[in-house]
Amino acid sequence: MTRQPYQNIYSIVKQIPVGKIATYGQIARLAGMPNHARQVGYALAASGDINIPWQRVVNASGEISKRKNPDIENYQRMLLEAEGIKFDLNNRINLKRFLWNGSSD
DNA sequence: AACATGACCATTA
DNA sequence: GTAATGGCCATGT
Repeated sequence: MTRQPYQNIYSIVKQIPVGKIATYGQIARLAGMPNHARQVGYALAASGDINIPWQRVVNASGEISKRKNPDIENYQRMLLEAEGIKFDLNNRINLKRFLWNGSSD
C-alpha cells in the first residue's frame, strides 16, 4: 500500500474510552470524511492486525453490523458487555447512554 | 479499465 | 416500522 488513508480512522477509534461506543458516521466525521462511513467499516475490517478497539464501533442503529462471519457478532457483543456496555432486548445499545461524545474524556 | 463485494448513512416515501 | 435510492471509497479478479 502506498498510502494509509485509514491512519486517521485508527487514531479516532483508539481514542474511544472504555464503556463508550461510536458509530461509523461519527468516526468518519471525526476523521474528516463525513460521508465515508463505509470506508470506516472497511478500514476496521482491513486493520485486523493492529491493536484497535474495533468492537466499540457500531452502526447508526446502535447495533452490531452483520459480517461475513456471524460468529463475530457474538464475539463483539461479549467484548462490549465485558466493558460495561449493556444491550437492550433488541440486542441494541442505548446510544443516548453509551454513545461516545467525541471527547477523549 | 470494468465489475463485483464490503463492518454503512442519510433521505425519501 | 420497512423499502428503495444515492453517495462514498478500497480491494481483488
